[in-house]
Amino acid sequence: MSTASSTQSSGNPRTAISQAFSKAIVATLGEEFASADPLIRNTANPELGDFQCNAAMGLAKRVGQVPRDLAQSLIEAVELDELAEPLEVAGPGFINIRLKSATIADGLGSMDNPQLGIQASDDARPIVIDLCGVNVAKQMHVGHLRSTIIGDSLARVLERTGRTVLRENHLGDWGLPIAMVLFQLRANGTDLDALTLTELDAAYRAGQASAKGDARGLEAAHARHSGPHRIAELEAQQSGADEARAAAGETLVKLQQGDPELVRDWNKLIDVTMQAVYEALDLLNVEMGPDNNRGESFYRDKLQPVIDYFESESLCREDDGALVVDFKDRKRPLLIRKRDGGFLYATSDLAAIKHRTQETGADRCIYVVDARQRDHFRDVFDAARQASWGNTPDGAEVDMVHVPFGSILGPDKKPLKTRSGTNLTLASLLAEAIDRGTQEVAKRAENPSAPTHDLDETAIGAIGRAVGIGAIKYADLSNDLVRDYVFDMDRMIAFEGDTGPYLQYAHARICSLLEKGNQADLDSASLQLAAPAERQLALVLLRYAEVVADVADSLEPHRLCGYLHEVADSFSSFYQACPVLKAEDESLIRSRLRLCDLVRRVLGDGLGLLGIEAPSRM
RNA sequence: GCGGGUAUAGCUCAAUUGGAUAGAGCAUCGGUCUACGAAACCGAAGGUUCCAGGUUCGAAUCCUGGUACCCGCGCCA
Repeated sequence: MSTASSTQSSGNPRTAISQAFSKAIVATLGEEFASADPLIRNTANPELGDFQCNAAMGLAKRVGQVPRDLAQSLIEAVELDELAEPLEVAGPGFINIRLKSATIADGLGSMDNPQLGIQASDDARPIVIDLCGVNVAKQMHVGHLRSTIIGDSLARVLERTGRTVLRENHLGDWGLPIAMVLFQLRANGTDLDALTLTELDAAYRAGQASAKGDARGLEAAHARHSGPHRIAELEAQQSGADEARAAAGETLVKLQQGDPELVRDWNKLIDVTMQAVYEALDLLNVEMGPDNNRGESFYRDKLQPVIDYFESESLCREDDGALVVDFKDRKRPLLIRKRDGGFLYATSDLAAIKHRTQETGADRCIYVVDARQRDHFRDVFDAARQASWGNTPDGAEVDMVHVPFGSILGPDKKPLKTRSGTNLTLASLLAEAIDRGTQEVAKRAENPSAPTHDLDETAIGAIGRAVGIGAIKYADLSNDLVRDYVFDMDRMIAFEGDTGPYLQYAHARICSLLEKGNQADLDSASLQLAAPAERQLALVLLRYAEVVADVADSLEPHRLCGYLHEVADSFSSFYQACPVLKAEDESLIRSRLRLCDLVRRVLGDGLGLLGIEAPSRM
């Protein structure tokens, strides 16, 4: 695809400006500057212009000219007369660019299509996103919340840019922990057909507590200055561990051998767990189901081949009975097989990377996992590259990226707990959010003039759910992911400020405005952008495709949040300053309705990329 | 001890990746509705960008050295 066509269909004049300045730079300074970045930026202050070229300062330095003089030369060489007003040099050598209104209107027209100007990628390779990561026999907790909604949003953004995305729920459904629960439940004679997730979760904890003691580990932890958390954890696990572990080990062996009774019971545990997971995913409006499950059990036959390969290629060595992979730039190696011959989660992650890059041919593997696992992923990625899995079979370099996110904290700035001190389940958190959202929507529906007044309880409930869940999601996605944040439902659900509900509200207002306007064939209306507020709004809209592409690249959803807030903000200002249905004449009414329609679609589409619903009334 | 992360307005956070006067939202103060949805808008006030050096036309951003808090550190996942 040519750049010219991309300019046309994204609507953003920035690419055209960029090309014009590249040409001007070559014309002024010579062919050797053909690759120089013209540094075209959006201008922060509208009084200065719409775009600016920042290239003159840096280039002047290189060629020994006065920056302002070079800027002036560029202005004389650049061909932008058709798109922009006469250019001006400012400050140390900035070039300010103000577009003609017709240019902006043309741009809006170009993005007025179902894709809203977003280019479809022609890369047919899939992208794998590892998200959610629930464990069989455990309740979902708030840690899963972040992985799931961040991963889902990134998947939606990448899909929006035309890529095929494989969402992979790397279930913890295999290995010693599961064997422990199985053993525990069978020893207790629990009726697995009547098993609830709460009981299962309790059995899991009991199993862990009784079997995880590790005297050597504790010794090592002290010797290696491990953190207090780790030491306390290990100390609590001392007694009776060996017998419990031996029993679980036997269970695991039988399960691995395919003992029919055990396999049947194992499947029951998975069913009980996943039923709750699917309910949560459904409430969260996350696009995942059984098809996305590819857990540790899937890789159980692929672990030994990984070890064999590392050994045959001399990529690992034995150390104190264990098998480790070394790295050039750091001391600590990665353990891929235990002294007792058992595998670790690094082994399973390596098998998964091999599968994802070599079998499915993904050229991007994204892991949406807690920031505390940074070191682990650095190790695993480096080991995978040493194993030559850093390229797809057809030769493309694989981008392996860990998207680390911070913790959700309680009001005491410590990991979120319930009032009684137990871990907060995701289910209870979602229930609270939906409850609060519904309350807020219902409260406003009591007003006889509210557009929601005539809705029944079911409809109010659906909107309330969208608002409550949207509030949580927006709060989670709107900050830099690596930061911890304090969970504060009052602030998230607030209908004022930089929140999900604020964006949903802006969207809903436009929906009713368009409904009242009741105009057909709006895409034939000619756009008039005389008022400063509507001009400003239009400029913001033109950036949509650029922002989506940026998020697809940076994997930082908060940039999309910030942008959508800017859209809603610009719309509100426009709406205050410019009458739409009461504009002077019919053509202006239609022009403004068309502008509103574009805002509605950008907001709706953008919220959709965040996994947030946009009701037409609220 | 080693490694990583974070530090910006009273509070919660941005800052187009080195660009112009560091921006939003809460909270505070002052204005806008017999309503194109006030869940909104307009305005005011609020800053030694943790500290000290350095790099350059230009630094919240890059480099060096510190401080504070959080996290991680082989046979758990």
